[in-house]
Amino acid sequence: MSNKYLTIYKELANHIKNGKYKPNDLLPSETELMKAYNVSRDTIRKSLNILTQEGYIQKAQGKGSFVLDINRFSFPVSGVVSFKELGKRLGKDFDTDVKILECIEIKGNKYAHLNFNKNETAWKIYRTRKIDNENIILDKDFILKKYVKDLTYDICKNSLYEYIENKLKLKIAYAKKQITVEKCTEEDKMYLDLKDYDTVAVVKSYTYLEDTNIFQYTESRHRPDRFVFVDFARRNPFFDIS
Amino acid sequence: MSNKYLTIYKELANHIKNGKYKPNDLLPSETELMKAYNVSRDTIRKSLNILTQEGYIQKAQGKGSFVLDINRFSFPVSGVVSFKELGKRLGKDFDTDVKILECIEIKGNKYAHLNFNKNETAWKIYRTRKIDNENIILDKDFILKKYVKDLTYDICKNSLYEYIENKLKLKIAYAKKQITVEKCTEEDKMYLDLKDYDTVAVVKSYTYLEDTNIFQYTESRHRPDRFVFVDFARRNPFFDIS
DNA sequence: CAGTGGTCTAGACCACGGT
DNA sequence: CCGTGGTCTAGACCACTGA
Repeated sequence: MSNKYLTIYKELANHIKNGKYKPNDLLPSETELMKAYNVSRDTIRKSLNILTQEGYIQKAQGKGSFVLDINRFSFPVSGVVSFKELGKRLGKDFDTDVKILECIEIKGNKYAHLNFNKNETAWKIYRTRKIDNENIILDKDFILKKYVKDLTYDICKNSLYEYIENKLKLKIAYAKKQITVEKCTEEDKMYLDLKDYDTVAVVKSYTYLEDTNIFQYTESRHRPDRFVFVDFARRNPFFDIS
Repeated sequence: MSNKYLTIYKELANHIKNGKYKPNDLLPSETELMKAYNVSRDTIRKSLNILTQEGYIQKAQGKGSFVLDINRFSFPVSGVVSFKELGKRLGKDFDTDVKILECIEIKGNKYAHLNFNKNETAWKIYRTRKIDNENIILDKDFILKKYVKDLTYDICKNSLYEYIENKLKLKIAYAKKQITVEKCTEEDKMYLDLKDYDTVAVVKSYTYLEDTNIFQYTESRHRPDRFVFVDFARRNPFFDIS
């Protein structure tokens, strides 16, 4: 990636992460950054917009760009993030076990909740995630076979997302997610160390490619006491219409 | 608001909501929109960027901007949203009861989790939310008194956010949220109709003003079976740094 | 008042898709 | 090839802040 604004964004973000710019510091002004990087103001503003959106800074007209305290509590595990990335960010070690890896045919109503079209073939993948020697997450993935021809235990055990994005070069654009709490099922009891919990936290997520076609359905079932979902959100009252 | 790009964004968003542009339709090209609205391309691109970010469209280089199916399941209740807005969007009627409205002093460790500074005074507000005649949500709000001098039962019963933003003109910038599942407390049992559930879904949210000062802490405790959190997220691998 | 960010413009060149 | 969106530039004017 040789984008100027992404390069600048990354550099500034790293400076904030590394403490070169500390919380409540002012970033150099847009004019100063223009000169420092020898680019136009618009390019700087693009970089700053991403920093704003990602929760690194807060701008104030007439004042400047303030650095926010990004570590108040463990930061954005938000967005579409793979399990491996998530583990890396939390600095914890997870162990993945592949329990099921098979192909299914989408017909009848059994798989209606996947939002896939009928008569498609899909991979069905069940994986458990172990922390501190307890199975606390059950991930049920369904991926359309037409996008991912080959799949192995090894790929599933490591990072599916890395394989899909780096090897297959598929471009994931967006995801719709839904978080609920459900009574645990026989499956949950079979695969997870649930202690005495009778509910699980469930994250259902529909993943779409850049061509707007659905590509994957994931259901991530967590033992309640180890479940955390963190989010950074900006308020844009003007985006709410009527 | 007389911003051109916001006006255009809202108009396009409404067209999509009202079905003038349907899922999988192509929006007019940027050049066409420029002419139609008699503005520069940058202005159009700002509008389209918001549409993209909010999940209305998906752009494709060389092709155009495709309209996404925004109603696949009830849409973004994401971001910083007040309970009243939320009810409006879900098209349900909620009843709010104000249970506690008092001032507290922040000292010692009792309120450390609020992230407020010591020796501040804050409003403590407990409200329950009733749907279908059952109390299913307990909202515990803590708001710094220095920002909100006066508060009445009526304001709390209607919309706190509306009062704060429209009347007091306080500008809310962003929030950090955290979703967990917790064992229910005596308070939960006292205020909620929990049936036989022994856990609650908890949304903790720290709200900040444009001056980057914390302003409010909210803890929203939901009976598990009625809890849903919906999110639309774009994947930006390039934003994830090292 | 000077300096900051917020909006808007006009024009350039590139990368990509479909013909 | 042309039309699409993606990046970048240079310059203008405004609104807000703080001295």
